[in-house]
Amino acid sequence: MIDEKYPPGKRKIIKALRSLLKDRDFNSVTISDIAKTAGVTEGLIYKYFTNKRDLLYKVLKEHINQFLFKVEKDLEGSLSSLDKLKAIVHSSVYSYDKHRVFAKMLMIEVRNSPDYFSSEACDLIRKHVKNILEIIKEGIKNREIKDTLNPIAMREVLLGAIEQSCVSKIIFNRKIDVDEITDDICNIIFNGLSQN
Amino acid sequence: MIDEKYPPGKRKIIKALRSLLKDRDFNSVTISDIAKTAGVTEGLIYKYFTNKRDLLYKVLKEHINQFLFKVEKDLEGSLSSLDKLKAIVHSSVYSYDKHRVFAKMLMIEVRNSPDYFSSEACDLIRKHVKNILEIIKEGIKNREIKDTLNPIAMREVLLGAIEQSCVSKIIFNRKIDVDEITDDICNIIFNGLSQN
Amino acid sequence: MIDEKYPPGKRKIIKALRSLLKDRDFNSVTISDIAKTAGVTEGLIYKYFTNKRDLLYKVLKEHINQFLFKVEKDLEGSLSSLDKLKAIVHSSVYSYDKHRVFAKMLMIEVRNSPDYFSSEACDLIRKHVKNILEIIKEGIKNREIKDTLNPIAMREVLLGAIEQSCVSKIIFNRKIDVDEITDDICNIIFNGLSQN
Amino acid sequence: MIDEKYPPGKRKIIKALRSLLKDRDFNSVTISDIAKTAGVTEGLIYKYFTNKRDLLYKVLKEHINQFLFKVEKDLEGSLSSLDKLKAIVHSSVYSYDKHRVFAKMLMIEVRNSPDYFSSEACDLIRKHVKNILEIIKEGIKNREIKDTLNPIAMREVLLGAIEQSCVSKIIFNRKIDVDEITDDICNIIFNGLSQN
DNA sequence: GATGAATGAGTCTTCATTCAT
DNA sequence: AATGAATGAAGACTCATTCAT
Repeated sequence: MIDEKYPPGKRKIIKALRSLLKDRDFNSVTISDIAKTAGVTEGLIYKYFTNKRDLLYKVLKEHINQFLFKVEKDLEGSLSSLDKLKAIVHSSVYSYDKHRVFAKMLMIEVRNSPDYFSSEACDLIRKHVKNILEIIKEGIKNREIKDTLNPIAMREVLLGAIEQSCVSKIIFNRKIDVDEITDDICNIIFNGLSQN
Repeated sequence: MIDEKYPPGKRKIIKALRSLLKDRDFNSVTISDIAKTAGVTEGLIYKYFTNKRDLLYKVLKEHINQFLFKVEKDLEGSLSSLDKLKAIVHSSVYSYDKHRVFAKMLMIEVRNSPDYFSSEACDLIRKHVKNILEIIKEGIKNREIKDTLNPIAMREVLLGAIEQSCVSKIIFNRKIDVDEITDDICNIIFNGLSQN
Repeated sequence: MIDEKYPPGKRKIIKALRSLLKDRDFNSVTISDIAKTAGVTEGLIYKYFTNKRDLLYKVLKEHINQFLFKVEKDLEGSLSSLDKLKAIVHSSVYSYDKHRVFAKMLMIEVRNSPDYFSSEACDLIRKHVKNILEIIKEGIKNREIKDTLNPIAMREVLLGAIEQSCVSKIIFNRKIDVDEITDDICNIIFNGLSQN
Repeated sequence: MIDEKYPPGKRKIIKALRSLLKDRDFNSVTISDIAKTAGVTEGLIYKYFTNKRDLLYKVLKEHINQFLFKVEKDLEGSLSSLDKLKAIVHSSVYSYDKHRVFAKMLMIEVRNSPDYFSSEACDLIRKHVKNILEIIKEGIKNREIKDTLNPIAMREVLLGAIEQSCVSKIIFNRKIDVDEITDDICNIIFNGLSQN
């Protein structure tokens, strides 16, 4: 999971941050905590990362990379556009559930700090989000998706639904039923909640 | 807007915090900043508020109260359930747009801190959210809304859509077209995006 | 000596820094040292001074002010220009000897840091130096001083002589014979060392 | 300029420090900076130099050696004592101007640190300064220079004048007119500034 | 001759908060 | 109702230096 060519110290640091974020939010984790947990000196952290946030974003980036890799694989095969969207919802919810540490980071930690938006982690997310838009547009071409709706708005609704369905479960450490949530979200958004 | 029976010092403090939050996030605003902006001493802040977060939540609560009051009014009259939901979407987006400081607080600041969830501000939000659920259930009874879908999931999709449609505009200070966003969200969620 | 309207904490801090600089150079003195010596907390230092160097320059400025005040008094009365210059040499050497802490600051600590040159302390020194130039020009008008020499160069020689005559004594804590040094400097610079 | 029998790494380190000191003071230059600029690892610096200051003094010593070698050559030939002094002034000012990095070191960096005074670089300077005193004494014997003045004081005035005439130009990177400064200094010190 | 991983001690600075007046 | 002096504890970051390979 952690790049194997990294020197042991660097690996330990990354692992330590991940582990600490399981129970605490990033701000409350100190460099000293990370160093102690990793079993290295504080100085070493600054050898490998330019500052505390840089460490966060690097860790985040690695995770997102793996997530996107998985999404890509899930989208292989000749799925319909709606199936693709559903696959993305499923992957996202699954990933939020399985990697709650990262879910917390992405949904909570990161929004606060302007520098996130110029990080590589954010770049990856943007790419992902752009990709979703492409799938929607493709679906419109296919006539799977209505051409009377704003594609960007559709994407926002989808992403918002995913996040909102998970966020409180993440915050309060409650169970997430991935399949159920996926079905619910897609049923609602694909078919609408209006009785006719 | 600020309770008029408050002593001048208290009023100045509340006004100062609001003003500071326009450009900066809560954590980066210091008590000293607030005092300076308000033109009072730091000590006075602790006369009126038990601590920094308390000040934030009190300010927040006042705002939410006003928001809920407005929503309540918008829901008066015999609207259909879907119209009520649409009214809520509209009020929410309108409020996020008009009171960006508070939008930022609710969407960004607040999630970080566990003590928010036991604040009066949060209680109000919970009441609001519960209310939305009631409207959905009522719509199901009415046969306006499908009874095959999970009402809670519907609410999450709705709330997520609202938030996601506004959050980046709030963060990057971009224009929000309230009517357009409201229509887009409701069209999508009420009728679904599937061409079917 | 320290402004009496200052709050006790501020006074203690200033006194502490002065005392510490007797034996150690500014860089080796830590904020923690100053706080301990002053019997206050480190935080208080930052209430009164924006940073460590600011404290240094403020302390320095106060001293220079007093020095200039004394020089001004020494120059009162209708002295010849050369007598005025000699008075300045004497005052300077006397001050370096008596206030070795400040001598060290001015001759050693301060040159290193660019921000000194935009400090009020430096402004005062500049005023003083400008004043010396005026005296020289006045002497030229009087026919006390040759008009064939560059006034600025004369000032540099004078100032350099003073400093060079004291610096090693300050660094190595050796005795300074104020009158002898004053006489030597003035004899040499006023009359030249050339046997005609 | 750098000893050619040095291994390439050592040469690169020395060159790097010299280059870095052009714009920054020694304290602000880190070992890491030097290593990066030199294109070597930090460890290598400690192969060749026992510590950071040792590196500085070694670099300095080399330079002083070259300076003294040049001075020695300038003093060859049967000059009068005053001519010799003037030659030294000229060489010094010329050297300060041409090698501003070293000028900065000698006038600014070095005074701060007690260990300089036990360095070989300092030994060389002392030898030079002693030599100036010899020339003055010789001049007194010759009847070129007054025997009523303190020879050490004369030396201090001379050295102080040189330094003071250059220091601000070095700090603020301003032009130095070597010949003019030399003439000014010598005119003033040799003949005095007093009219009559 | 040179690398690169790691150390460890230190330092400035920040800030919410208290309390006597 | 408000001031202003002072606290105290924590936290990010820096950097010269070492050493096995």
